[in-house]
Amino acid sequence: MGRTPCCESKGVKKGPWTPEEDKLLVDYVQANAPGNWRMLPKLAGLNRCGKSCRLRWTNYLRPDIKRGPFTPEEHKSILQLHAIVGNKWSMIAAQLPGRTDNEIKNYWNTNLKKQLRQQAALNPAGDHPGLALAGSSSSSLAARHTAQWETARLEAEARLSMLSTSAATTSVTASSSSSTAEHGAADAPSSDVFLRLWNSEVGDTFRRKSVREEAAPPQKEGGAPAAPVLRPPRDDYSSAASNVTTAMMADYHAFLDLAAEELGLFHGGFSLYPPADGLFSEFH
DNA sequence: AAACTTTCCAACCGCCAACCC
DNA sequence: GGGGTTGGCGGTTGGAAAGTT
Repeated sequence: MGRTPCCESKGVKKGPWTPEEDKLLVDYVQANAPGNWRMLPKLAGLNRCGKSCRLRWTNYLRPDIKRGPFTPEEHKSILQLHAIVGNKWSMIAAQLPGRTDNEIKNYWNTNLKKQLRQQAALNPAGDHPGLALAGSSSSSLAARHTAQWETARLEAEARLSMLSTSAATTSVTASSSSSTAEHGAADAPSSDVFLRLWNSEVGDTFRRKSVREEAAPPQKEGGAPAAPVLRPPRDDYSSAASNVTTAMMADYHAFLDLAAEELGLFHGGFSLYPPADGLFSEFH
């Protein structure tokens, strides 16, 4: 199917937003929910592409956006979540209220990715963590544990894919999936930790709640809050962040804690969490 | 102080999937 | 069910700011 441009390119302004443009956009969105972003620029009196307006609002002007440096807790969450879900920035952002996917992506690309590169340069052979532990910096520990999680995640994904294929032929029921995972765990190699975690009760709880959050039908008209609220998008993890329940966060943290425990077992006591002092002194 | 390099991040781009008619 | 439209997402870029020589 043919793809239409997001806006008429002729005469549409690009580049940095001026305070006047910001004010026009904020005023409009606060007075009316944006609704149709394509029509918004015209209605708001902006000479901008609708897409640009949406981006400006979601990444910068939204009132619930939290600015400033990332906290150690946020840093830790990003590392863990990236190891689990990869470059799903919106998904990661959904777990960090007030942070946008763009911000997290930038943070990853500027700080964390750089660390991984440096670590790779210092340690090209990818030796065992325990061997390099002595004398290594806490930041390299962080880089290494991220790399380990990433590797484990990819392997688990591959296994999950294979399992799902075989499951199709053996008609594994949902209720037996956890026992299947447990059985597999008994003789599984260490890299199956993600598979085990994902199929564990904690992982299942987290997974189901995540799906429920995503699948929740957008609140359309009726009962619109007084505060300016964007029409909930179809698949907006970032917006869903504000709706994440305490219970879900507890499950989520339980999931990560379990993951931390599991990983510790497999790497000779290698800590998932490097000492915060040394680690964050390099970032901020 | 000037020139150059690096870092940071706002903004853009193109793809894709959900939605709507 | 199919095609067009819209919004969301991840990758990338460009320029300002900060740092270094």
